Amino acid sequence: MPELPEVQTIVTDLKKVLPGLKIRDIWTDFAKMIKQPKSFSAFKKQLAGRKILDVKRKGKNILINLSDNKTLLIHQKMTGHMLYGKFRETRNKKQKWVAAPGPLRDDPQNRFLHLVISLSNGKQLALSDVRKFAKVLICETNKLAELKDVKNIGPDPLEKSFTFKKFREILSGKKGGVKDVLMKQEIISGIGNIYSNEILWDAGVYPFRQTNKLTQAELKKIYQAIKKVLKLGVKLRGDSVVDYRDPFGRKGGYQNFHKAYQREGEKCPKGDKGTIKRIKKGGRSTFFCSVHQKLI
DNA sequence: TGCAGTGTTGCTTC
DNA sequence: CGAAGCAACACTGC
Repeated sequence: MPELPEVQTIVTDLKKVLPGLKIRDIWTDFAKMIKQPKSFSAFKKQLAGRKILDVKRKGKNILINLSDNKTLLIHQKMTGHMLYGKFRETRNKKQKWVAAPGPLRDDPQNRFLHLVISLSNGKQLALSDVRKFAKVLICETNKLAELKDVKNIGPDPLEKSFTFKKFREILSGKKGGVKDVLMKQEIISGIGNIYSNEILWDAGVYPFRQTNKLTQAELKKIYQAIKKVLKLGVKLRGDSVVDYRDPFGRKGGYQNFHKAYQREGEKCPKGDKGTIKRIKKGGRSTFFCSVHQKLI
C-alpha cells in the first residue's frame, strides 16, 4: 500500500506527536511480524521505557528513533497502516483493542490491530494490517546503516541531491522494463505500483520500454514526472484508492487525481483519443494510454 | 459461491 | 545471473 507519499505523510504526522513520549507497554497478537529480536519478550524488553526521539523515513520504511541507541523500523508492506490515538483493551476475542469514538473506531480499515504500543500520554501507536504482511524490527541506531533494509536502498527521489544527472547515472545500463526498474527499491526508493503508473503516464513513456534504450528526452520527462507526481502525492497526503489511512484514520486525496491507475477502458484524460489499457504481469497490473504512451 | 484482484517484498525456479 | 512466478494473508467485488 503505502508508497513514498503515504509513508511521508505518516512520518510527518507522527513526528508532530511522538517525540518526547515514552513507551510504556507493547501488545501483539501476531508475533510473526517481529523479525528482530526473535522473541516477543525480548522485543518488548528493548522497547519498554525508551523515549521516542525522532521519526524518519527511509524509502518505504518508517524509522522511530529511540533513546539508548535503539531504532524501531516498520515496513507496512501492502495493507499496514500506523495509527495514533486513544485505544483501550477489550475482552472481545475478535477485536482485542478498540479506539475511542471517531475515525479510528468507525472506519473498518482501522480495526485490524496487530501491534499496539502504549505511550506515556495515555495514547497508543498501533499497527493495523489486514493481510499481515507488515514487518517490524529493532536495530541499534548506530548500526542502522549496516541494516539490509536501509543499506540496500536507492536514493530518495524527493531529496535535493536527486538531480537529473544522478537519475541518469543510476538508470544507466539497467535492463528490464522502465516501470519495473522504477519500482526496484535498490535502484530508486519509494515508488510502487500506483505512482509508477502515474509517473509514466505523465512522462508519456510506454511502461515496458527497455530502460537502456530510453532517449535523453524520455529520461528527462520521466525525471520531471517523478518529482511532480510524488510531490503532488505528498501534498494530497497520499492515495487512499484502497485502504490507506493516515495516523488519525483519515484518507488521502490522490485517488481523485489518477490519470491511468485503475482506469482501464476509460478515455485518456490527456484528450488524445487514447484509451487506458491494462496489462497484467507478475500478478500486478500496469495501466497506460494506448496513444501517448505507445511503444516506440 | 468461487475466484480474480489488491498497494510489497523476497524466495524459489527456470 | 536475470527474469518470472509465487508465497506470505485476508478481504472485497463481480
